[in-house]
Amino acid sequence: MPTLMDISRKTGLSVATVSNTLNGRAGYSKATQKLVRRTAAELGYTANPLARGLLGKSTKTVGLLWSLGGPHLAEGMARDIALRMQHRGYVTQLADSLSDPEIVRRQLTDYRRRGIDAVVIQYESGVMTEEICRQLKGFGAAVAVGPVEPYGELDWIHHDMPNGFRQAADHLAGNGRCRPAILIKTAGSDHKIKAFFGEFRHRGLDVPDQSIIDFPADMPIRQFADECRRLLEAQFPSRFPFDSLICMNDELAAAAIGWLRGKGLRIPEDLAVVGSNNAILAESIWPPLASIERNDEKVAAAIEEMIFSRLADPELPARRQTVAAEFVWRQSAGVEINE
Amino acid sequence: MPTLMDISRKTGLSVATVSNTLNGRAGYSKATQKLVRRTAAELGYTANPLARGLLGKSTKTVGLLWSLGGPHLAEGMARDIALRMQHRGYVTQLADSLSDPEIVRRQLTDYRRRGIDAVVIQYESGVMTEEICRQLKGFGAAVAVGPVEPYGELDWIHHDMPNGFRQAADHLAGNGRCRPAILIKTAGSDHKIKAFFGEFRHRGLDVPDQSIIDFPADMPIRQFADECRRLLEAQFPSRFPFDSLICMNDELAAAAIGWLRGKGLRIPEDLAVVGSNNAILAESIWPPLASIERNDEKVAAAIEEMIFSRLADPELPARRQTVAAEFVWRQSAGVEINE
DNA sequence: TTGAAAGCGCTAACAT
DNA sequence: ATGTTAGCGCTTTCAA
Repeated sequence: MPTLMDISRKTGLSVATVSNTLNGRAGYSKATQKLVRRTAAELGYTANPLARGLLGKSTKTVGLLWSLGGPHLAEGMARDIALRMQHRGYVTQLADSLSDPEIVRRQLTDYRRRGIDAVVIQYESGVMTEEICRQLKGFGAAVAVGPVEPYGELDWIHHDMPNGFRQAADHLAGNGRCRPAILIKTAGSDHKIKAFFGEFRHRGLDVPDQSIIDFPADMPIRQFADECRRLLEAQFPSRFPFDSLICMNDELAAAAIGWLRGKGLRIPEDLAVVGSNNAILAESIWPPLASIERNDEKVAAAIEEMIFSRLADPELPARRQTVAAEFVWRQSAGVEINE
Repeated sequence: MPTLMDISRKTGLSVATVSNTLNGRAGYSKATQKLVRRTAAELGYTANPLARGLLGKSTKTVGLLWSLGGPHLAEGMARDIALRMQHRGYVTQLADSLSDPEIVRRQLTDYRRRGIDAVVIQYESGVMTEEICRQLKGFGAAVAVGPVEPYGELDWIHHDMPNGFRQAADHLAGNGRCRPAILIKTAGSDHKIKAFFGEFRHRGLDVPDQSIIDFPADMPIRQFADECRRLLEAQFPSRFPFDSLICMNDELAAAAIGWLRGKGLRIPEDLAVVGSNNAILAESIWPPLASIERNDEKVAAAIEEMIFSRLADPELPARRQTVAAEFVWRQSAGVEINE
């Protein structure tokens, strides 16, 4: 790997001169500038991020702290962001927060030591403690992606998943459904649950709290189907007492549909079902599965924009941007309603 | 962030002593060792990876060079590896190779400068040039994950996707199918294609090269369905001249099934269809979609094992490990065959 | 058993 | 317009 020293030797100039001109500092002759640039190019020189980091300068690195272990694999997200960063000459570090504040704290500390320029953290409700938010301010840029406003003045992408649940409820209620249920990992999902049931309650419908079917956390997604069947079988051996069901992801919804049809229920006549995350295959299952579109590409675009505008100007005030999830109608949700 | 200097000041010992004891170098008194360790713990000291990297020591970082942009979103893979690394105190850097040797070369150069300890590179056939393999040897550990043996002595995980295609062909032929087609992005897929058609040809069946339906590269996965319909409509306006079809992923297979059924074909009676990657929802579409299971968890486990054994002992000979993909029968592939 | 000093590649304050 | 020097946090001779 060529270093400044190599360029210095080859040009006869001092390392300082080389560094300075390469960083565009004023006060050097046109001739020197040319010479240095040319030599650098010839040698294929690029600054060593480790050395720069040690001096507290940019390492061209962003950290992605994601709840990858959650119900949704969020792979498209990581890929999308990594690609955008790559285009800008940045490298992306991936870590899974496992939705645990203590792990997040440690990861952030590690990121600090690694001289990371920016961090994007995705969270469900309950993980963003005040301390974590304080830590986040220590970075050149930090964007929080989640359902609830973080403490302090932080750039925030309000990923409004509850909006999708609200729209779904609106559709179902408009469809005449009055006994809704939700199949979800409850921890961290309160906003979604409230949004979903709230819409029914607004209309004067009584939604008992037993309408939440709690799905275990930390379950590998491959086992969702089995666990789903087990759960339903245990709780509703004879009769499924709801007329509509929303699930925390499409895989779970598909498994539920399979079990419920086996029990003789007709989808959507007897029971309307809605998934979440709008998997590509959702439209291919039978009946085609209504879902919640996360709009992850919009989130990724917003993340990129926020990070680089902040890095360019640290004085910017804290910003917020909303990306709302949307209900996507398909047959499993009952007849379509056009207003 | 606490530094060695801080410990040095607090204990009255020199930085060298602190560094040495912390690294377990012999020749220091039990008392000093205790003192240093305790103080380090109190202060919450951890070595600065940037400083260590500058000296050519471990930065506790591994780079993941993945063809994430490919047809398959690499669901789970990146996450699985990142998690394993995290458990070992390593950080994972993610980059997308876009299947382009030049991009790979540049990424690897950047990785070198960043003092990355290990790199895992996933490739299709055609990307692993000799130069890239040479570059890979410059790392503390490097594992290549792909269908063809890399040049030189490299740790290699032979991800045998063709095996799945072979098994699928075996099933289809045993099912009496004699006009197979493959719907795939041809670039880099030659091994899969050869494996699939080879199995039919072995049995004396004539498979013309027009049996390859070439799917465009660089298509966002969300547009697969539309593009698939467009492609089929253009090439087979009146009659689909095959009795079996395998697709490069399940999403494409589902889209194809949709279009073909619309044309009046019965699946699997008139046409057997097999997908690839075994998406969770594959079993929920109609008819349930046969697929190829990649066995990505096995790949991830093998990667972890190879990396850390090599880091522990650089003298190890080059190793190879095979993870074979497997055909997963479901109704879309025609009647099940039990041997 | 411990410490002083040099150096990894780079930047910045301060000469010249 | 250019160079000298100190120093970021750490490891590693080499001396004491």
